[in-house]
Amino acid sequence: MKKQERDHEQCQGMIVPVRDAIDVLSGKWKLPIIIALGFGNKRFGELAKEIPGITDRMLSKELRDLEMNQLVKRTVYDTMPVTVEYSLTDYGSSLDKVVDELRKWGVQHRKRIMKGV
Amino acid sequence: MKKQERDHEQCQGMIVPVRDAIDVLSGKWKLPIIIALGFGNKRFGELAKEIPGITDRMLSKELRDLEMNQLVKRTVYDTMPVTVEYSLTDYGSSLDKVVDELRKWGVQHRKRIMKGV
DNA sequence: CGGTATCCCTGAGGATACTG
DNA sequence: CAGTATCCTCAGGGATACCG
Repeated sequence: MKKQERDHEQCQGMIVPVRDAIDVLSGKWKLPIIIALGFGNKRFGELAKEIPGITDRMLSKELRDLEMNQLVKRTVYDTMPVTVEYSLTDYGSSLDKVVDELRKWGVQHRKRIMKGV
Repeated sequence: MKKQERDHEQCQGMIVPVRDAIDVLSGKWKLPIIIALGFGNKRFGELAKEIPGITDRMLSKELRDLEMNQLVKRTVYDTMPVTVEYSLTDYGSSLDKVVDELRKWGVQHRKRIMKGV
C-alpha cells in the first residue's frame, strides 16, 4: 500500500469518530449543561442559573436531547409541587477528559485573544 | 464563602473557556479540516477529497474562518496555474489533545451505538 | 486548479407569554 | 417549579453554475 493511501485511511479513522462525537455534542449548550451537572445533580431552575444566557426553552430541548443520548438522567420526585432532578449518567461522565482538554485549550485561547494577537 | 458559591464559581470557570473553544471550533467542518491538515500540508482539492461530504463552498468558507483565527495558514505559490497550500499553524497543532480525546470518545460512542443500546 | 456567486432552505436559537 | 406554546430571526449549510 502506498503512503498516500495509508495516510488517507488513517485520516478517515480520525475524522469519522470525531464527527460522531460532534453530532452528539453539537450546539452551544450541550457541553455547558454536562459541565454543570458534573458538579452534582441539579434541578431545572438550578441549571438555568448555572448556565449564562440559556433560555428555558433551549434548556428544556437540550436536556431532552441529552437524555435521549443517555448522557443525562431525569428523575421526577413525587413531591408537591413536583421536583425534577437531572444527573449525569456514567456515560455522560465519560466526557470528562474531552471537557478538560477543551477547557485547557479554551483558557489558552482566551489569553491569546486578550493579548490582542 | 459558602459551598454553593464556590461550586458556582468553579463551574463558571469551566463553562466560560469551553464556550470560547466551542465558538472557534463550531460547525461540522472545522475539526475535520484541522485533522486532515494534521497529516501534512494539503491543497484545496486534496482537502476536499479527504473530508467526506464537504462542498467547495463550505471548505472555502471554513478555511477562511480558520485562517482568521490563525489556526490555518494559506500559502500561494506563483506557479502556472497557481497552487495554494494549506497548513496547520503551531496554534492549530495545539488542538492535538482536544482532537485526540474527541476521537477516543467518538470511537467508544460508535461502538455503543452499534451494539444498539 | 482553486475557488466565487447565487439561490435557497432548514433548523438552531432567541423572546415572550402562559400553565399544571 | 418545571416546563410548553408560539412566533420569529438569522446563520449554517446544500446545490448549482460560473470564472481567471
